[in-house]
Amino acid sequence: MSGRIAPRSRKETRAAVLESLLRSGGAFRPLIARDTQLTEASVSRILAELRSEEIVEELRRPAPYVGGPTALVTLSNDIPVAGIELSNNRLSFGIGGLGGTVDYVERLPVSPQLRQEEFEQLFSDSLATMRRWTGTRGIAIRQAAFSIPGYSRTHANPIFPWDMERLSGFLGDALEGVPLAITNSVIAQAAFHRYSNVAAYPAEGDHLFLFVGHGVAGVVVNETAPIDAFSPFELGHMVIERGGLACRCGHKGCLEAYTSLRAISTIVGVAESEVLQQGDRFIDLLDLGRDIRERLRERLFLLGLGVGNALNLHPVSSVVISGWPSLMSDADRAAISAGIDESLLGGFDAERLKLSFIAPSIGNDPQAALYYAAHCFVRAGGLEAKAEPQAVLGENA
Amino acid sequence: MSGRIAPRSRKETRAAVLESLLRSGGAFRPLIARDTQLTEASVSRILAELRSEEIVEELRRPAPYVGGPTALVTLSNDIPVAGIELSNNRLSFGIGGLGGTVDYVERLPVSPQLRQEEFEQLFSDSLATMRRWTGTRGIAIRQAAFSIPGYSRTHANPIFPWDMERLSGFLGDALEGVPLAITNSVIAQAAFHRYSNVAAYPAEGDHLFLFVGHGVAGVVVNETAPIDAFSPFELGHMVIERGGLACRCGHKGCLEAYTSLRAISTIVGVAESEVLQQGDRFIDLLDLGRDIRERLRERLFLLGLGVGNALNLHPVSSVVISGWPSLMSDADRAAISAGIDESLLGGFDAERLKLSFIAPSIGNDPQAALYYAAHCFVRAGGLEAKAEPQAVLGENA
DNA sequence: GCACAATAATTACACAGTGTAAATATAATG
DNA sequence: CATTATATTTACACTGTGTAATTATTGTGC
Repeated sequence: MSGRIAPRSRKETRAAVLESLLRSGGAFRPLIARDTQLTEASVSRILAELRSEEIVEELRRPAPYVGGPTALVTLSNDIPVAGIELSNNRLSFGIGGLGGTVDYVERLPVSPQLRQEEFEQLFSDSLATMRRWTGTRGIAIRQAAFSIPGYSRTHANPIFPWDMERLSGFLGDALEGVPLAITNSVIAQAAFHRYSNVAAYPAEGDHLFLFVGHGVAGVVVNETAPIDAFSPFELGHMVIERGGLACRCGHKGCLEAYTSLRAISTIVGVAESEVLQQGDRFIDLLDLGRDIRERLRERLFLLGLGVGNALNLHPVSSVVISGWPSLMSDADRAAISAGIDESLLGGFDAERLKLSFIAPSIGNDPQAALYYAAHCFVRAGGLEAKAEPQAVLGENA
Repeated sequence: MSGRIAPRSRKETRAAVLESLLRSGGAFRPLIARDTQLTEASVSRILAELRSEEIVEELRRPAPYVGGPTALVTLSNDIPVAGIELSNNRLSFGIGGLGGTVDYVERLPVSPQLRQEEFEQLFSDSLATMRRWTGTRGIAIRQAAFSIPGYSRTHANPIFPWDMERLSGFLGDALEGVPLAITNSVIAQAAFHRYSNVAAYPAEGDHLFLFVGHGVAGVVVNETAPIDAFSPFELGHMVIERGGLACRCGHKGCLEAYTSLRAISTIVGVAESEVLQQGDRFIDLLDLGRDIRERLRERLFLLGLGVGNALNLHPVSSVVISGWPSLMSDADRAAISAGIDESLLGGFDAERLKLSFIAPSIGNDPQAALYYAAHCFVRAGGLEAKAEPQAVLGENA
């Protein structure tokens, strides 16, 4: 937490406390108070409230030192949230608790060109299966989140030619009152990596998070802003070479045409679908010849060129890259810095720009969406997403 | 105002009311209440307070309709603020009131390669002159603002190789306690154009503001964020042509190398300094041959290419361009759209992207900085920028 | 095993800032 | 000049916070 100022509504204060707990995964009160910039008195009040609503739990722990705190506060794991992810090769459903447990998963293969009607059919079927599962257990989902590559609240996405109004309408009907958040996959990814295990994340402060996979997506992780305000962007469709390789978007010379998993798979001679099946470590399995390695480095250089340009437009001092480049050796990755050096104003300087890599989490979908759902629940202060004034009117109109 | 939520500190509430007044240039109470999302009761209280402090004034006006409002609320014009602008060809000082009046101006020619020591000398001299002026009139500046091209709080600027710590230190000393805000020129420009005359501005909602002059700078105007949180960026140093024209930054193929005033001046055969002297309408004065026109269009196309890429990274649906391209004919400007069409994901579509032009305001410096100073005064709720807790300590340490 | 030390956690109370609603003011209209 | 319609102020209640006093908890040393 940070960037907030004292007077807040109860909902916001609850959200601040819950958010702190979600990020830390459990903490003692003095820590919560510091993190949320509240007094212990306020924390005490809020926690009493949250405990009575069974949103948080307190585990008795021996004090770690004389007079130390005695109860470890954690989020209840009995609040079920649902995460749904659509990627270019599958649709996955999951149910879990706020603590990060995953209790139910279903995954369906889909084609990258999935039509909206097909999707709706698939979704309805899976949802029915999921309902059966929750039904027998008497579980009521408190918050759902759906992540889509390239999703944007404000912009239509030419790469994902679905009717977004129809989509929200459909989902709203399908989920029957369960609060739903739709977000861009790269936001969910970034939030999951950044906050689900704070200690393991290589960056702090505002930075760029990039995911290089089927596409090349980026997001500005603004530490003081709420996650749903992060700005996602399509780095993959930055034109880095006028008149260059043809891209699926119709343009020529897009970064994606050079550095997407698909573009790479033609170089290494493995189909993209196979790469996805092999998961995280596919590059280790390959015996890359000198030639192939060289070509991959060229592509990494171009990625760097794009990243440098992105940094000219989003000036931050740290970049975290996830995706296939994270699987390459340091020597290979040096090509990225070289590319940045050619485009970033002032050149690449390890003193001023921290470049980190984290393993792409292929195969653990829909963990990110699940995390995002937990985040949304928590952001609303754990209060049922009461219909906004307008929405109330809307229901009758 | 917008994007805020109900409970606020007094300072914030004052800021909201004052900001509303600064933007509207004066309003009746019911309007203020709507704009700030406060009740009339709260507005009444705040205004009573501000009136007693002589920050706002109420002009008796006949009610415009039965039972209509009777007093027009405006910001006092007796609150002196100072604006200082550094551009590539001059340093200008100004003093004015919150209402937009300019009471004092001094402008000094400087070279684009001004060294920091020279600057300090010039600044001290001008400040002394200004002090004499305020001294004889018994005027005490309440807020000062200084705008610099390429300034960034977080990043050193390789184009502007000054020591920023030394700069703030120097300015702090020089201004002796007058609260000072330093900002990027493009932010001051954008804020000035956007809010000093709301009705005349061609865009609403979040958008990109670009200034094409000595450099090519951009800023994301986020309507819900405070102005000082706008994100400025150096569009000019996006590499749009690998191995292209050499740029002053040391790279090749930067947008600036093709579209800056300097790049253009070599095409039209007029020195940049002359262009600046001729002011806003320099292009009208030239008899552009077919050839020159064609070359300018090529440059506008490249500008469009860069803008499209910028939009891929900052997805907004409106762009406002100020600078020499604003002086070109519609037919010429079409080249910009053509460029955008080649890089923006999904192509250029007038339905989805609004492209507007506003006349560059050459020669009325330091109006923008002056406006920014007024904005800073207002943002602090018209309260003396009390030293923050840390700063207080700092003074004794 | 017990008093003590040291910090945690709760609670009573005061204060800031808001909205609601009642009271009062203002000016055009007939 | 009363009426009308809306603006403006004021009294009061309510929310949420911080301060400071109070109570709880547990390791340490005797």
